[in-house]
Amino acid sequence: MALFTYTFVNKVDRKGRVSVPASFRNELDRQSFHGIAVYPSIDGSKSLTGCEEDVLRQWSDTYRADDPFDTVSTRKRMRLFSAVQRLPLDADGRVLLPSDLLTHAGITSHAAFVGMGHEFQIWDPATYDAAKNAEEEQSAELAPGGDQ
Amino acid sequence: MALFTYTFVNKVDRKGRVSVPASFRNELDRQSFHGIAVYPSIDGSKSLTGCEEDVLRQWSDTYRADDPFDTVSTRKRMRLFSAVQRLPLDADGRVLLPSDLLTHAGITSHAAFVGMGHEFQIWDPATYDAAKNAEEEQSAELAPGGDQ
DNA sequence: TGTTGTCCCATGAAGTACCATGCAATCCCA
DNA sequence: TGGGATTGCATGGTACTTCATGGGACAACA
Repeated sequence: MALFTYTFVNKVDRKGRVSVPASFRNELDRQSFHGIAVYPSIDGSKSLTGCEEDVLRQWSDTYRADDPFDTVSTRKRMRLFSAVQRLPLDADGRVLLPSDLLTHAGITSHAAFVGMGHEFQIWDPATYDAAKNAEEEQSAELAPGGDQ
Repeated sequence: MALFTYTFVNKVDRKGRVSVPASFRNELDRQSFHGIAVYPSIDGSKSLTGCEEDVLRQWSDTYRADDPFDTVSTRKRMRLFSAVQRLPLDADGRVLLPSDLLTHAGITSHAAFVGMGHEFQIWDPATYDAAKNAEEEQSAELAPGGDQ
């Protein structure tokens, strides 16, 4: 199973192409589909989430066991799968990010690939920094005397 | 499971390369990936923490079972994996420390590898000495009559 | 025929592999 | 037990490969 770590910022060129970080690509080549699956992050952030196709298959299998009358499960599946795009890698390890995804994440000139374990996220670098800072402040508030 | 002990100070060369102490490397050879995983220490100190890659994989496997709609799990994964860099060892047992990690720890010419049991830390030697002294003073306060 | 996406090649920079040196600890044999 | 030989390790440099990035050619499509 792929393991994505670290954060890489790559440039988006005039055509909308971005290099997927080499270390991410190395994690991908074990699978059959030569590319990544990308969709707007479900946590509501202005970011995209990417993963191997296999991860989606696994989730799909999990949901299959659910009661067909379970409306929550149905809505989750719609939310999760309806916007997933499979992006093939070109010979140089780049993907072409479709404009709707670029717009969703507010990505223009650069894209930050953020390792999240079995999946990764793609952010506009400035948006990412802001989100990270907000997150840290929140953590600090939760543990005001926090020595550990 | 690896056991890292003792403290070694090695030189960082012009390219940012450092020899991982031989005794640490011996602890690593049992695992599949020939390298180490390094990230800014979570305790907030100006240091890096290193461990075996297998530890990361275990964490990742644990999180993979979580519901993709679980935002707490997602935030934890970002916090944990986004800053972890996996560094392969070269044939001579060295790693190339990325510049952002060097900056975080204030490492310039030398790096102190500090054994911490199942993981280790990497410090700038001067910063480490200062932190250790401060720590000892604090310990003395905590245990005024302290023989242990 | 213009537009959009795919493929292929060129380039500079960064990362990696490989080889050489010198020091220090260890081993071995007399 | 002493001294030479050998090995392991940290360190330095160089050559080669990989990677990110840019641009142009070609095909598909409207």
